[in-house]
Amino acid sequence: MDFSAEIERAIEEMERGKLLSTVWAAIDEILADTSNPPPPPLVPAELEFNTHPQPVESQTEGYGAWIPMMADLHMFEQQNPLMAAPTMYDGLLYQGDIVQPGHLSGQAGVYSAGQYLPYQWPVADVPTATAVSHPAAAPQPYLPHQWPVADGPTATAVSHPAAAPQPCNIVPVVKLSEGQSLRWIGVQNREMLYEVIAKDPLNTFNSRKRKRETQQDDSRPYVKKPPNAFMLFIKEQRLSVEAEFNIKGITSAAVNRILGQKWKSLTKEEQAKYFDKAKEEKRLHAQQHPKWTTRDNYGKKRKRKVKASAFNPEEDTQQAKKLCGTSVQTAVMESSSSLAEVMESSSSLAEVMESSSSLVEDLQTVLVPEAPQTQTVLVQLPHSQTAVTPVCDMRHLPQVYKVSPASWLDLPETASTSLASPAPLTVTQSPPTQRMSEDRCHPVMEPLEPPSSPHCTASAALL
DNA sequence: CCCCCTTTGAAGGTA
DNA sequence: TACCTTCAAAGGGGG
Repeated sequence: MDFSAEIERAIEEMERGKLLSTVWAAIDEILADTSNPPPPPLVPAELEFNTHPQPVESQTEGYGAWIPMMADLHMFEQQNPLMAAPTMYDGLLYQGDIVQPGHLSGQAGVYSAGQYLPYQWPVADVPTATAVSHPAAAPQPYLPHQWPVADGPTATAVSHPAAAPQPCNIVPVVKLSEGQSLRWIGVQNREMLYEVIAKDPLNTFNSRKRKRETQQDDSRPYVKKPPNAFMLFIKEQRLSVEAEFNIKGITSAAVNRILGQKWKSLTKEEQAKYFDKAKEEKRLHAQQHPKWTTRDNYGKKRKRKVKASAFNPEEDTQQAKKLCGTSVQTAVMESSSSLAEVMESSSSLAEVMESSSSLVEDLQTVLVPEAPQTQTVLVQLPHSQTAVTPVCDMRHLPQVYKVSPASWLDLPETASTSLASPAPLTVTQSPPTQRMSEDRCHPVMEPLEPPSSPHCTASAALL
């Protein structure tokens, strides 16, 4: 775009204030198309303003910057006669139709569109309060004037000492804090006046910038989240689990259920290896993508539907059949082996019943999702050489089966293959109290298919 | 073709 | 602060 032609035309046709607006609009447009804009020329480049605030070597790391604030107004006036005759108002001089300070202090960033340079100076890591400084009369040493800046989005910092124009080698500075920027607001007593603008989410310029960034987001390559410890564990263990269970076409979901159980069975020390690895991955990720946050990926992946947890016996049974060998079985196995221990160690029937009731409660917690009043849970017991005989039957407690302790030893082998036999017995159970994660394996209303392995001959069901 | 499933942990948002 | 939502991996299943 030929901005000089536009400016020339504007000079001829427009009034002074309009010219200024046009120039600002042009610069605005240029910057809007610049993904990484240059430091802000607070006046148009064509006007050859002597010493715009420019970034200089920062005294801090990163974005921090000391910004000189100086203008040789004589030169400014000579080269820009139209702009060199500002209006006097309330002790301040203003260019064009610039907003009054009273407005500024209340609403930073509400200037007429295009009049001000939409640029946010990247500054950071400055712990102290912002100070806007202006020089005393030359050639006296520069004495910074501390100007209080409000802790909010509307900070305005303007100083107006009655000082003569300063030679260029005396450079007052202002150090901006993170999120703050400078905005030229006019001229007073031959000094350029700047406003310090703090963070302002409603700032039109910020909004525009955010919009630009959003647009850029879409074109930027997708950066994935760094994996957490569990993800690293899954990645490492998946193949071995698939090999271990040796089930053709076992789903990743099923494998993940097993790995979830495995993960929880690891000791802190064993898990620590993966946490350390995840920490390192995260560090490298932050190094490679310093500006990336998890938020960047939000909505990029289809939102997962939260499945209703309505109790559906048929569907649940099918689901349970599919999941045989995963969490149902894992939970049952754990419960079964615990029950075996109880039976082995208990000296009386009462003791067995008491211990087993808590076991079943635990099992319910694992298997039963959100709380229908009655649920059926299939309990698969491992193979027993001896006959299975119910030894008690009472309300609110599970059926307890007497099983030869020796028969509990072959648990690992039956883990992926044992299935229940028909004709389960039932007792009443209180609904579980613990909320389940979504779509956990539902309870089973009917016996599973006949055993595919001779290992399993015993089953019990709890209602 | 693309989402779902399934797990745990991390991060960001909301009340 | 507690709770909720989303996304990391994986690959078969299904619409």
